[in-house]
Amino acid sequence: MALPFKKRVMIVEDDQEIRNSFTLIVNSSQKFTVTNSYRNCEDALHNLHLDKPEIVLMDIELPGMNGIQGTKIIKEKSPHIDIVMVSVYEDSEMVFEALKAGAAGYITKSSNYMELLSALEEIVKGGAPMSSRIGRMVIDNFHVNPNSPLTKRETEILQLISEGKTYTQISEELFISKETSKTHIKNIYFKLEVKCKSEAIAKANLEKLI
Amino acid sequence: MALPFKKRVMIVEDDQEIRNSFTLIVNSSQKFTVTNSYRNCEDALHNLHLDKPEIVLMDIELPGMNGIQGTKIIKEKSPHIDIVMVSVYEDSEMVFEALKAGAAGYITKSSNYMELLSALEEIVKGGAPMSSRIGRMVIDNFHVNPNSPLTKRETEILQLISEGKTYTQISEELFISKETSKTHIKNIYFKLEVKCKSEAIAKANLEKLI
DNA sequence: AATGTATGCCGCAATATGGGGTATTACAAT
DNA sequence: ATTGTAATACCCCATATTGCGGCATACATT
Repeated sequence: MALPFKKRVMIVEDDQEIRNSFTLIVNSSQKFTVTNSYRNCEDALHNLHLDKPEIVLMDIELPGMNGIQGTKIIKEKSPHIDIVMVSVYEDSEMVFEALKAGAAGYITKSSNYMELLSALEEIVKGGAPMSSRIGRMVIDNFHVNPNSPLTKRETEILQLISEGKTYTQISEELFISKETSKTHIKNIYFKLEVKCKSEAIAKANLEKLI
Repeated sequence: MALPFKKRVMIVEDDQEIRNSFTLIVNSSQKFTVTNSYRNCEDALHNLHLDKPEIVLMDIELPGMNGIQGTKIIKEKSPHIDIVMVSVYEDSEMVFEALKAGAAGYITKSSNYMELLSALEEIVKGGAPMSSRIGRMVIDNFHVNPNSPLTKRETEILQLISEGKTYTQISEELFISKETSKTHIKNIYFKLEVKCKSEAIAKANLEKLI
């Protein structure tokens, strides 16, 4: 197929070997070209408007500003740029922080030739390249505990509590009396062994009850 | 490589043609075998303990109980079974409901031979097979608005409000006076044009401020 | 000099909260 | 027939929270 323009890729990575290797791999493709590579976020951000990348390959561990902070700033300035995080770590805290910051994908540094290029192609298709482990980590984050001790109605009410609703608002929303809301909430507190809203929400999130 | 046992796959799908076609594809692989296929959840659930599948391919639109309800019940009984949803629809409401119910992957009925088998292989690897669109949908769900009108401190406090914390609890957690919490919250309400906690949380979720 | 941010305080009236009870209805399971 | 669970509703009570108004200081950035 005819490709009028190659997609422009910027690389931010402090390890020179990896930087060169990634540059070679990306440039080897007919569909992508590396505009520039930088050893830190500060330099990359400074040249963002000159390089005009469509895609950024961003390391997380960097001297100075880290890749997560950098991602936030890039997405603030140029929301259309797709950022793929590159890290040695696959721990959930880091992954979720990166995704919240605006990353569209997350691959590991062990990625080979094929994996790197297919991640870029996946981005162009509008997808979200991730390793198997990270994909499952992200999906698991959605799963709700199928063995909740709460009844359907209690779960419904706990949901509304987590939305910051008061007894009155809950009763209006569910067409029940204020006293009934209170009864349900008392039962929720008893079952969850908590004694206030914030503890109930914390437990609900921890055990994925909602 | 030697494969002592093929992975057992159960299919739940009301369209006979698709059911047969999926069965043929799965059985064509050396790594998988279809234990049984059913036209509805009720029958599938009834035979779950006999078929003992490791993987279930579950249609969403089904006569009687739908695939999302069915997924909940299977995960309740057998949390170790991996369920891949199969649907013609890619709308976000449906996808997120399926994931909450416990699905480990989500593919579309238009999936061909290769896509179906690679989804199963992805599952076995511990991954989460998804179409490009759905992968991005899921990732987008994590993204936080980089152009929030709130300051860092205000965002921090809004986060605590969403956790159900009171003024007092917030002030204790942030080592500030109760009055300062109140001032911050007043400013948050002004910026978000709301007048109570629940409205603030709703707006925060809507505009992904936290 | 002006702006934005984070901090703090006062007062006030209305509402919410969490604790303790008790009770009725309905429906499913045994 | 009985037991249990779920959902509904009411009472009392003391305390805490909420949202509103206004005001003020300190600090850093622009």
